[in-house]
Amino acid sequence: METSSTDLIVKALTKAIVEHRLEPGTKLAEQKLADHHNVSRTLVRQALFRMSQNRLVRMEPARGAFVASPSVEEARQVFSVRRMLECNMAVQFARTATPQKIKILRAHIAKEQAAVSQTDPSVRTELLGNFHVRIAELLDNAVLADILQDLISRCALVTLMYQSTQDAACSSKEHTILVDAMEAKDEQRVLALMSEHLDGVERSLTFTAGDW
Amino acid sequence: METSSTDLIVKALTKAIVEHRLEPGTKLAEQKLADHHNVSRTLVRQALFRMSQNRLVRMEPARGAFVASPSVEEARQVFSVRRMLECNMAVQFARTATPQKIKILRAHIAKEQAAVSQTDPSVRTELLGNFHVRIAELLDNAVLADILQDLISRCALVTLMYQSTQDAACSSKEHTILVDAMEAKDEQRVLALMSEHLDGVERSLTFTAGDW
DNA sequence: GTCTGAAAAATTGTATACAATTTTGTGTTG
DNA sequence: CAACACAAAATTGTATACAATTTTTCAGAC
Repeated sequence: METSSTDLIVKALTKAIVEHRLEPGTKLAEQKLADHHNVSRTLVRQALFRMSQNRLVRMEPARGAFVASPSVEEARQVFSVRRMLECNMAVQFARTATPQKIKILRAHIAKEQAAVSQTDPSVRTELLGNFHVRIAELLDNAVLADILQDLISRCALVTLMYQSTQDAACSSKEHTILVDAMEAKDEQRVLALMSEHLDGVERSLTFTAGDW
Repeated sequence: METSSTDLIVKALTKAIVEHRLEPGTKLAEQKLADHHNVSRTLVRQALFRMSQNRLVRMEPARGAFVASPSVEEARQVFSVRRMLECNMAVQFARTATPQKIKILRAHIAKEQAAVSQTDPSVRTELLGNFHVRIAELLDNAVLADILQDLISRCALVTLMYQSTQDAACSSKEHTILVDAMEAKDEQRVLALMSEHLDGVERSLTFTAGDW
């Protein structure tokens, strides 16, 4: 996997945004970033353009780039799409999963559980999101995995703002139950669980969103 | 709606690719495009990077940009995702659609029918795709609409290569039947029809794909 | 004190220049 | 004549320069 200079900046910025070191609305001045990364503005601009496409960054003409601050309505839409994709995905996975693939998911959940107990919220959020992407990959659907990764990143800063440690633990437990149902190939239950799971994650957001 | 210089290039290139004036695999030399559009390479590069993100263009490090040539496997994945999204979307729409929204869809189909009889395949393909995006917009889900637009564009060049006029006419008729079922709020039938519809479009592709 | 407006500074948008890499063409050799 | 080597040309990657726009600053009026 080749990682260009631009990719490095994208990754660093994404990490900073998702870890909430850069708050929503923060101005992302090009020269400042360029100096910080020891590259020219050219590469920084490329990175910012890329990030504006998957909506982690918002660009205003002639005014520059800002860390995106997705509205509650946008978050709702994102979750709506995730529900559409992931409910189907989960059922498909339950239908076709081999024991080995189940094992891979369980291994992932083990990592989650370890991270949940620790306090670093960025690692936690990343792992919780990756669980969903992993399922798509195990379905051999890279297109789905890409889209899902985008959707999840896109709301990562929101979930990070609002998701407490308690919610995270709960979320990971739900992952376990879900995989149990998948292993049992209980499709109905898988569907219900995934739907509830996403409802839960979304509710934990919109509940506190009134503060905005 | 502000359209920057870069946007214009993206649009022009997208159109050219989707209309199949640029065949898959074609090298997209930066200076050539810059001269043609009377801008500097800077803007062309921005456009190419943007298009490589939604996979209409493939970029190889130090070797340049090429019109993407999606594999049959990739097309299959794209259709898989479309099915997940659109089956849900159609049912949701049927459940919530007002008579006015139904009317808008019917107006769109009327345009399709007019275009189908003409021979220009690019207009035809665009309209047939837009029907699906339109439904997402009428559901007030911009996120879904964006993703769908990407997915549809992404395979537009494939559908264009393989979709005959006959298929297009058939596709538009299926749109009509689908809206009928939506208006009747027959959710089960909507689900079945959308699923079949997408199956049909996909089958018309993979059927002839063996030629590759 | 603060409101206004113009000059100055800073920042973005675009073009160009230069470096690094790849592609092409040519001549040599077996 | 094919294969290789190497120089020349072309192309991409990055940095810098300049133009256009926005933001800031600050003097002056009220």
